[in-house]
Amino acid sequence: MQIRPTIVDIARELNLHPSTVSRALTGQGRVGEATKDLVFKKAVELGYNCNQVASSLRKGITDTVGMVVPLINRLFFSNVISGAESVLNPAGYNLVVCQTHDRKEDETRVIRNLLRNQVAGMIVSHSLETINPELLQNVSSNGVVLVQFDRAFEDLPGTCVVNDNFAGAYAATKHMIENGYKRIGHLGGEFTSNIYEERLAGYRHALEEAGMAFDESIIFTNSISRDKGFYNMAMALEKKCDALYCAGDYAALGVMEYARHNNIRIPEDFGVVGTANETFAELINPSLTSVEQNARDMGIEAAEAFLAIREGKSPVKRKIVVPMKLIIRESANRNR
Amino acid sequence: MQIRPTIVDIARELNLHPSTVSRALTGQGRVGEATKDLVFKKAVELGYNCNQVASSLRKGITDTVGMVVPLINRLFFSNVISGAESVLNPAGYNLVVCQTHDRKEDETRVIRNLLRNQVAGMIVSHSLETINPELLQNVSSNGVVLVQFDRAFEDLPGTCVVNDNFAGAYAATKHMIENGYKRIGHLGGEFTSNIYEERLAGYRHALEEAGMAFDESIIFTNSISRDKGFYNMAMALEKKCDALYCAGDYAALGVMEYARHNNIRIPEDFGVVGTANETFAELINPSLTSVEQNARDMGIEAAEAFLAIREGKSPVKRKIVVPMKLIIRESANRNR
DNA sequence: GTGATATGCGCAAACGTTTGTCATATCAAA
DNA sequence: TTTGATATGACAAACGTTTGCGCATATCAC
Repeated sequence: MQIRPTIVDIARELNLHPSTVSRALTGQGRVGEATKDLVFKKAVELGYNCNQVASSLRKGITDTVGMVVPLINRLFFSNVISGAESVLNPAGYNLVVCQTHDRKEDETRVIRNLLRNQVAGMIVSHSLETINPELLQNVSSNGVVLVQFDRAFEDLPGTCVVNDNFAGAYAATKHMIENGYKRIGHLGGEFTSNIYEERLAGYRHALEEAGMAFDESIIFTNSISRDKGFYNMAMALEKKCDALYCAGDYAALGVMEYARHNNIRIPEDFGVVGTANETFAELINPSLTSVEQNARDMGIEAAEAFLAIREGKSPVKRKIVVPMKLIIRESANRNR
Repeated sequence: MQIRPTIVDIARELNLHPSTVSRALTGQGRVGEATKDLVFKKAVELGYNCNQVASSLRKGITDTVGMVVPLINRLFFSNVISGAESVLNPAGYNLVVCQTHDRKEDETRVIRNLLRNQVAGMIVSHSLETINPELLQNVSSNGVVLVQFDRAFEDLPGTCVVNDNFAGAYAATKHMIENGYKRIGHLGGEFTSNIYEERLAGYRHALEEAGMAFDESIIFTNSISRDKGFYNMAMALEKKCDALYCAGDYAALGVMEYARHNNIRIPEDFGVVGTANETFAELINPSLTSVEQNARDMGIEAAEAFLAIREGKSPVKRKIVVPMKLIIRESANRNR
């Protein structure tokens, strides 16, 4: 187990004081050009690598950002993580990724752990179970930058990055109206989440704008899984629906499966639009029109918000709305 | 910006020495039960949270593991990350995730960064560009545990976790043989990677075992993308193939698209099997038979290997082979 | 040549924890 | 009463870096 060289070693070999070596390497403070060169040469010669832990302790802050998500391997979140990483890593920050498995208990544990590790900031999407994240109430007062995304509590301190769910759902519903569907139902999620509330509102707005009735009886909540989609497609047909806007692609997939099993043609007889633009949306047949979440952009926005706050270039409290984009494919397109 | 309490604060309030408080909180060393209680009470009262940075500096090692992958948001890798996290986080370790974008330059940068941060270990899958990861040659001698997975260099120190690519490809090819396909081609990857070499070998073994000719002219390397699959399907048909084993699902997807465009029935006229079992494999029509990589298991195995090495319970040098599983669906199944 | 300013670098303290050693107290055995 | 063992907790050094302070020396304007 060889020992790694420190600035003290460099200083000793050059008959300098460690502080001078530190100043030379970091570029903070006054050091002669000549000695700076000497230090750099010696650092390379010894294979010196700065000890970030010591540096962080002294500076009282690390170059680490905690990322808290329900599940790393859900496409949406892995896209957000990837986007955030691609901004933060080149900026000199490390991303510590933690998953909550949608459990409040885990969320509390990982957040406490991140605080112990003196992270410079946290980028958080809350677990489904979380109703009141009390731990986060005073992180800002400890100098930890908080950025929430997707599932966000707007009354917490810090910045939020959210999708324009209202506009996305509105565009999807409008697209179906324009394609001549007359009775459009909705498969939504649970209303404990701001996201699904907003999607319902966007859907409703599109209907009302077109002078179409908003009918509670064809709103199916808690219905974003594949099997719920399958089941509720049957229910929707009983209620004479000829289209469904789904708040998730897996629900839309269930809808399409039911249609295939019952020889209902999509999009001719029935229209369906999903949300999230999962990988499979373009691969299935017919391809699924879906509202893209721009997950990667959300990660990039969240990371940039963190950086801006850290550098004092941005107000701490802010709401960033990432647009959603309707990706038009076949599943609700019968205009031609 | 309120200041966080330290063990010194606790010590002062209780007229104890910081070292006693430390011992009480960590449970290392002898402390009276009575004072231990006092310390815990006071710690809660002040809202004390251990400063891991200081602790790490003193102990010379952190509780952080670096994870280096080409792309976080590729399903395979996000599954591995998720598996590793679910083992490491409960064990008290943090996972720092870095992506290399398949560039050697980025790989070098993130690894150096991890070393600066005194990580306890690294779990690495190399970038496509990496031929010789010299940086990793002596990490072990610095006490950093190295675990490689998937794309691994076996001559490096440390443990490797790899798929049984040979067996997976063998099973896939055998499945096609059993379904009566007579001239089975192969869409593979680049041979700079051990993975694709092994898959080709497994494919070849199945053929030869069945007394079928191995024909170089129907081996298409560097062909794991969707469009390469599409293109090489045309080539394979010219060479009178009636089936293809693809080293990636996206290539298989391209194959199926070409078939649909040219009214070739799958699996009746042509068989295809992919590798990776991407999400879409079961969702497309016909569904795609594919070799499952067990990515999550690989992450779990890698994390457990790290833990075992850290605790000295396992030899540093070891090779762990994770089985692959053939998921039989429709795309090469014409026995009934 | 004088005083003012700038430059280069050493000194020492500090960040918050851990840990080896040492002092004191307690208690049992001799 | 002495001796030795055991338990408790104090003390101080250490991890490697950063940074305010101050002291020389160099540079400059007048």
